[in-house]
Amino acid sequence: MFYLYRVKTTQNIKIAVDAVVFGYDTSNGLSLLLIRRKFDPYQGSWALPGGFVLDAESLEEAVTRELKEETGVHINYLEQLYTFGSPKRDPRQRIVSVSYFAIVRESAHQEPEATTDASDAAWFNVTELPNLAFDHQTIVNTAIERLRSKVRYNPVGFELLDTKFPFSDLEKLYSSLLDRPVDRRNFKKKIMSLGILDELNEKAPHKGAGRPGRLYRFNRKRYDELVRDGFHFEL
Amino acid sequence: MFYLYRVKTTQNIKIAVDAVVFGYDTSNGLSLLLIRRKFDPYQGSWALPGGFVLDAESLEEAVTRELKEETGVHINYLEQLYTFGSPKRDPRQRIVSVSYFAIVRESAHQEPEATTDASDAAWFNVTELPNLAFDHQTIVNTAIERLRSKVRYNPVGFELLDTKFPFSDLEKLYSSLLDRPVDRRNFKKKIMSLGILDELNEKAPHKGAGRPGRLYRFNRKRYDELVRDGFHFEL
DNA sequence: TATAAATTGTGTTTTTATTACGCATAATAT
DNA sequence: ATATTATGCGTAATAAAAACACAATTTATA
Repeated sequence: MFYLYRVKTTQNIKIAVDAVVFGYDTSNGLSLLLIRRKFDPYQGSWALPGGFVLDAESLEEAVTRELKEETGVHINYLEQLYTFGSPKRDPRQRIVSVSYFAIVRESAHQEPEATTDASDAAWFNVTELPNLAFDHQTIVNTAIERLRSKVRYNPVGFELLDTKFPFSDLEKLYSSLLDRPVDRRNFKKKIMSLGILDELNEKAPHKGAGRPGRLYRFNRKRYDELVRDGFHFEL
Repeated sequence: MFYLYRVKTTQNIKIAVDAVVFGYDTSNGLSLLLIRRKFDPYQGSWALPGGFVLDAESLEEAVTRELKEETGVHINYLEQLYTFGSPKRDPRQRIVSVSYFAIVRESAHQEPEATTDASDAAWFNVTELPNLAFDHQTIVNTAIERLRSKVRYNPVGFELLDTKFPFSDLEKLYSSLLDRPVDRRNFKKKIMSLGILDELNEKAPHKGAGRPGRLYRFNRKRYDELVRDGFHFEL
């Protein structure tokens, strides 16, 4: 391919992408998908999945490609998080990393495959993370903060749950992410008043004792319509 | 300098930074600092100030350096906005741009200097922007959206005003950014109840008719203390 | 198979926050 | 002087959030 003009810089910086992939289940809480590094530096350490951006692909394409190559998981949510570019964040050379925030739904929370690029990939509870390579702990902290603040005004929380869920699961999710007790009755009143959940004529499969709850589903179409008309919520 | 390990990629991507610099004054509203491009591509077009990142500087250092070189203005607020990386956003070659969001306070809203890097630099009202080079209009839109949503829960709005301001200026700022009428009395009650403004024993200099208002000042120290204790607000 | 334990479903009252609105005060403009 | 413009302060009506109690449905177990 030909370019009309030359870019006049002798810059020696590489650009990479990294993904903070969240999973969630009601009993174990929030978890994170990590890979074990096969090569130096930080060989054997756990790290975020990611890698270098190819010349012809977009940043989003780079993240999804790397995730597929390194972990094989299917993500259902992706957004850009922050770009980390301190000159010394990689010991090899200057690497600027565009980090992404991703979610794998509870039902799709299958075991990750180990592939050629990473010697191992596994889920870790966010409260029990191992030491991470590079500045990846900082990236993870930024992502957790983003998730915690974003669920308060955006339905991103529904991406963590199965498409059909009993109300108590939603309540536990918010109680855990907001890190405060949630009154079941007031919470349900508030959420239902938003008009973005469909009440299904199905009951949750029994798990242990107690009355099984009715199932609900997030109605994204309805949500998007409301947003177009200026709707927004705060929890 | 020596590196222990080689980075195995033949990536041909350059990394740049761009800044969306906001100014504001009560009579003219929100304005934006643009530069006129001296070289192709888009020679003569207006564009965001910015440029390539040097190997040894951080991204923030790159932005402030470029702003100084190209416009000479002194900014009092800077935060990362978003990273734009579509393969075709620059006709010369692949360039990933980390964009920043910056503010120049009303009092420091001096005329920008034209310098060597840019043939011209000027303030434009956000409602009367010229055609912009590259994907800079998209970046500007993202920044305006960020500003509009952020003033609702963050004191970033005070960065736009002079350090001492009459309450009516704050009211006009919010009314303009939130794009809705604001009841003077309720707005003042709400803001004062937050406890983050100091009421000064000074009156605003007279501008035209009407009773001059008392001056107020944002107390950042107090705000930071409150935030440490879990404080947050919504307007 | 009766009873305890666990969990969901629904409603009312109290408290707090928001919105709507009126009138006096202090300055400039004519 | 008097009209005009803008600030300062307060109260009533309305809406939202928080606090709180008991019935219904299921599994566990005595």
